[in-house]
Amino acid sequence: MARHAAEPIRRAAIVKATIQEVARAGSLEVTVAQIAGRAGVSSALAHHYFGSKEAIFVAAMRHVLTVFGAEVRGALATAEAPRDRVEAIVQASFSAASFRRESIAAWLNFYVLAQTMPEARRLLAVYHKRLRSNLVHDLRPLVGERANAVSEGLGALIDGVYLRQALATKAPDRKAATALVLDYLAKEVGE
Amino acid sequence: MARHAAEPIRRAAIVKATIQEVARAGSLEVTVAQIAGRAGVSSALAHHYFGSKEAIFVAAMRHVLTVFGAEVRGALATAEAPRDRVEAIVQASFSAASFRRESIAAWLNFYVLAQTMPEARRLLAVYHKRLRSNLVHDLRPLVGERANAVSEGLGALIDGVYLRQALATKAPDRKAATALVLDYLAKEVGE
DNA sequence: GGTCGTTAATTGACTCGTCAATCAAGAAAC
DNA sequence: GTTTCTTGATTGACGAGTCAATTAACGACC
Repeated sequence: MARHAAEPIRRAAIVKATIQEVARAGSLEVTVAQIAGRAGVSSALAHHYFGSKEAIFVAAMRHVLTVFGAEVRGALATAEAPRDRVEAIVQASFSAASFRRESIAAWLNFYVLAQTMPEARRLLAVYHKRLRSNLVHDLRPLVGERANAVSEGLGALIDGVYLRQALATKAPDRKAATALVLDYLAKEVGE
Repeated sequence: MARHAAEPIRRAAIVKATIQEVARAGSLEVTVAQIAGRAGVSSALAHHYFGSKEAIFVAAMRHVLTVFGAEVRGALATAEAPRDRVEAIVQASFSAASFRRESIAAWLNFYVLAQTMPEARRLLAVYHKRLRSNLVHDLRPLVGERANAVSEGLGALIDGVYLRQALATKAPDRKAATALVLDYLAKEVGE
């Protein structure tokens, strides 16, 4: 059992279990024992690898944001024209990997976590900054000086759609979400 | 001290203290003792009047939504034309009473609460329904069959602006928030 | 290819603090 | 003297974090 390359496997399992457990509970009020149990290990092991419950949450949050970041980067890789690139970012925001029940519920709770934990706030700030920077860069050729305002609007709209989905009982509809945001974009760049 | 009309006063004080305390903590992880302490009463009294911690949260949430609802109703009272009415709703959404640090922080946490408490979910659903109904009614003459889609977008955008404000370090800027949403509206109704 | 010390993995049991909820009893109004 | 208001004290549960002890892989050396 006690293999040598266990650490990365355990860490990954615990991170995954954390996201699932937070989504299941709908809040951060999950015990380390619950997380560890779902990951198939003891709570002591979770503490051994992460040191604290907070650290477990941060790792889970980092994972969610990493997946999201990779999704965006991937989508941008093949897009050339500014308009295509902005659309790619929006599409990536609602990618199957990120816009799923689990991630959305976890994501909402990470916003709450950011209210208290500086490290969580920092992570979220990085995500915002990157998204904003990407959007502004490609919006500039499309809407000129309004790039800042439009990127602000797009960012808020994406977050808002996520938030509402967190409350919805229906399964997330990527198509509808994407269409809603792209419609806004179309209106802003003048059809 | 032990006056007869104490109940409503105590209840109101506890509700107010709850909102402040949730905003201060940035989460729902506040103890009944903290809330009661801020309200100037014992934790036993808080339990006496509300029965449980959950009930205290629900009362606080109801209060926030009531204030918001009153604000919208007030704004609509003087607006006649559809376009004016929609703008009034947006303005009311960012009214000084609702779009303040305290309420925003509490509001975010109530979204989390709604993930677990059916009653909280119900309250939030009522708010969504009312807002949506108001918006659709006045958007119909402006955008026809797109009324549903536009009201969806406006609602999500408002929520998104709230969410981002919850993370911001700067004080809420009602003007900027309103302008952002009204710009979206203007684009949708064709300037 | 077998013995053996070293190191990593893993856990059960425990500690210590915290907190929601209860209750019995005191103080003030009416 | 009854009703309402109010609290200090207590209970009972729960949960984060610690620790000492166990198990199993690994490599080295003969």
